[in-house]
Formats: sequence, C-alpha cells, structure tokens
Amino acid sequence: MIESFKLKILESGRCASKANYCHKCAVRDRAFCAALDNTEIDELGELSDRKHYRAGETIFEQATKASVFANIIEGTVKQSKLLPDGRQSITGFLFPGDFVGKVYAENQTSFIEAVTDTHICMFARGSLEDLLDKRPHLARRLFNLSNQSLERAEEWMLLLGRKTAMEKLASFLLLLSKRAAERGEDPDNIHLAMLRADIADYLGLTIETVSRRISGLKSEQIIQLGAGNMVRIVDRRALEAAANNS
Amino acid sequence: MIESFKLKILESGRCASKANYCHKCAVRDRAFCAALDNTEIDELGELSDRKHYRAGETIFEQATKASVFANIIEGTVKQSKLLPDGRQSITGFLFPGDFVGKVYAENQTSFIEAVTDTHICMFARGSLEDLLDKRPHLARRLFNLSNQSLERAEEWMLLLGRKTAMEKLASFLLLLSKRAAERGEDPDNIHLAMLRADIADYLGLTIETVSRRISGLKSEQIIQLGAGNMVRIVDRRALEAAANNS
DNA sequence: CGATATCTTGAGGAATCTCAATACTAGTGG
DNA sequence: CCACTAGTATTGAGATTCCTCAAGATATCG
Repeated sequence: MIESFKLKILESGRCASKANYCHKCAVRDRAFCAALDNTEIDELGELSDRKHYRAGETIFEQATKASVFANIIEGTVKQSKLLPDGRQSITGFLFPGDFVGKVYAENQTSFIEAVTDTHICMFARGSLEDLLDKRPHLARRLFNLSNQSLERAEEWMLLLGRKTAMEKLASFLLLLSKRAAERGEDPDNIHLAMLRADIADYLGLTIETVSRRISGLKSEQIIQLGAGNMVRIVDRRALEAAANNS
Repeated sequence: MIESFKLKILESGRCASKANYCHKCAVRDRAFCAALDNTEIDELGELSDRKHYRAGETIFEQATKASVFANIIEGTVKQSKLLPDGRQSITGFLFPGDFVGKVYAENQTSFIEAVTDTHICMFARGSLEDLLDKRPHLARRLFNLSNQSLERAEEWMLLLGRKTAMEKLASFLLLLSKRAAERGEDPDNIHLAMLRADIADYLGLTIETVSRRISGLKSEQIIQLGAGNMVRIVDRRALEAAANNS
C-alpha cells in the first residue's frame, strides 16, 4: 500500500511534458490559472512542479526565507501559526483549487501542512512573479483571490472574538459544506478530514469542547456521524440557526 | 468651534488643483501612492477627492454596492463587522498612511467609521482600477499592502483564539506603539483614541475585562495613564513579556 | 487481535462575562 | 469659576462558559 503510493509519487512528480498536464488538471477551471487561455497555460505549466505529501507532512515551514507559491490539486491542507509556548492557531484550511503562499512576499510566516494525502502544483516565486508582469489579467486574478482570503480572515475574526462554542462549531460545519459544494461535492455529506485538535485550533477552543458540541449537534439530530469521519447534515435550517451567521 | 470646523471642510474639500496637494500630502511617502513618481502622482491626484469626517461618523456602510477606496491622511479609523444580534468585531484600526477598502471588490463588507476627526483621500473604484492597469508598479504596491493586511489579520486570529485577556491587552498596546513609531511618533507615549468598547470589540473581550487588565498593568507599574487618554509605556520589557508575542 | 492514537464523557476549577453600583471626565450653562 | 449633566470608565460580586485533568470508549493499523 505504502509502496504503491511511493511509486505514484515518482510517476507523476515530473512528467515528460509539464505543460501538457495543465490542460487536464483537476482544478484547471477553479484555480488561479483559470484566468489563462490554453496557450498561456503552457507558459505557466513550464514553471510548475507537481509534488505529493503524505497526511501530516509539512509543506512549508514558518519563517522560511525563500517563499514559494502553490495550487492545491487534491487533498486538504492546513495553515497555522504558533505562539512560543506551543499554543497554536489554524488560520485556514485549504482545498483543491485554493492556492497557498503569497506572491511578492519575502518570508513564509505560516506553517503549511498536509491534513490528508495531498497533491500540489508548486511555483518558484521569482519566475511566477515574472510571468505576472507579462500577464496582468493573471496578476489581477491573484489579487482578487488574495482579497478573498482577507475577507475570509476578517469573517473568521468575528467568529473567534464573538461567537460561542456552539456557534463556532455550527459555522465551521457550514463552511466545510459550502466549500464542498464549490468543489461539486455533496454539501450535506461532508468529510471531517482533520483531527479534533485541528478543529479546536481553528475555532479557538479545546479538543474536549469541540467534541462536546459535536455530540450536542448529534443528540439534537441536527447532524449524524458516519464511518470514516463523514458528517451528514440532517437539519440544515437548525444548523444555520445554531451558527447565527451574518 | 463647530462652525469653524465646518468651514475647514468646505475649504479643503475641493481645492483648485487636486494634483497639487498630493505633493505636499502628509502621507505622500507612506501611503500606497509612494510607489508613484512626481508626474504620475498628478494623474492619481486628479482621481482623488478629500473628505473630512467627525469622530464617530460612518465613512462607508457595510454591504454598500459601489465600493470605494481611500487613503487615510489624518485621524484614526475603525473597520468592523456585525452579527445579526448586534455583537461586533473590529477587524482593524487604521492610521494615517493606511488605506481602506478593496480594489476590484464589488461590495463593501465592513463598516468603516471615524474614531477621531479624520481626513481621507477618496478614489472612485473604477477610475483607480483603470490607473492600476496603466501603472503596474502601483498595482504591485497595492498587492503588497493587501498581503500585509492579510498577514496582520492572520496574526490577529492567533491573538483572538489563543491569547489570554492580559496577553491581548499587552499585545494591543505594543501594536499601537509600533504603529505610532512608524508614523514618527513617540512609541512610549501612545494615544488611546478609541473607547474601551472598541478595544473590547477588537480583542474579543468585554469592556469590563479591558478596564480591569489596563488597571492591572497600571498597578504593576508597566504603564501609566495620563490626561487625554494618553498611555505611557514605563516598562517595555515587562509589557513584551506580558504579551507573549511570537 | 493487540497497540496506539484519537475521541468522548465526567467532574471540578478558572477565567471571563453579566449585572450593578460608583467614579471619573469633558462639555454646558449658570 | 463652579456645579450639572451625559457619557465613559472603574470596581465589585456572583453567574456562566469554557478549560483542565482524568478516565474510559472507539477507531485504526499492522
């Protein structure tokens, strides 16, 4: 099982023609490269490098000098920050089609880790920035996505500072549901790929409180827990009421 | 007093030559327009419109359709989000040289209010975006500033989710101090221009807790409170220790 | 099937919130 | 110049939510 996985890494790590795989890329229409036409995408493809990470592996370290930029092709990724004493905050979960990293930024200021087995499409910062200068619509697309990240972060600040544990949990599940729908997956049957500890660090709670509130939603018949960390949203209306969203 | 203020608004609201006042603008070297040379700045100046707001006035409403973009010339501004039941989160305080709003964004998703009497330099989104297409280095500068905002938001998520009330207060004072220093002001004698309620909404606390922790820092002789909401940092080392910053 | 990691549940404690009273401050009018 | 007022800040006491510590249950993987 592990061996066959390693083989797959070698296989798709460096293809004969990089540009080629962009055209049939799973996130071709959703990632930032959707701003490019079929000829331009070849240019971008030449700069790219596909990488695979196992669940739990670190993709970028916090405080790394040379910054990189990548698209997530498959898998779930978490982005986090640490306090000196080990307390942790997850600033976001990233899904296929999302990008990770910042262009023009000198330093990597967050940890990026694979939550599940993950495929990413990585670009060296420098060469990507050169391309941005030549393709302003690509730069504009990235700018928009960056603004969207900021918007999400600000929304999350409201959650962290002002919502109760129950509201946080419900909001979190609805967020996962919405993002699953964007990827064309069933919004009422979502995969809790991350550990309770990660959910806790994302919501500013402890593992135990996360667990208790999930149990609460279950006993109120708002959600059901299935095998393989699947969560079924049974009563979406009630979940939305519990989230108290704006 | 009030009347003379109103006169000043009329006076500088629309000058004879807009471009002219850019050259002697107080934030000429710090705002995003620092990316422009003296001829380019005239082009930008033509798109600008100076506005004044009294302390407490709303600058932009949340959920406004036509989005605007502005530089803060003078004063302190707060950016906030609301929950349906009135709970509030301040997502940031903005100071001279900072910008407010998002280019390319269709909707205004936050409230922007003047904390003190404020002067801003406002641009219509559309015409600014046209200029960005012509001046890629300006677009790049804005992109960088947007990334910086995101970076700050992520840092604040760590504070909101994982820091204690004491750590939050100390971190907040150090942030004000750092930003004051950037503006060339005394970093050890900072102006708490905002209400306790605003500080509470920024830190995810209640007014009472904010007040108690400030009193705590005072009784430990780490800070002193002066007239006019001035705070003197007496023992910076201790304040940094209390903040537990990364 | 056993070992390890993860999750759930319980009981008690701590930090923060809520409610309430008091003190301060700045501006207003006498 | 001083008293008055309205808004704001501080302080206190009790309530509450969430955290901490600990035990037990479940899941996963070889």
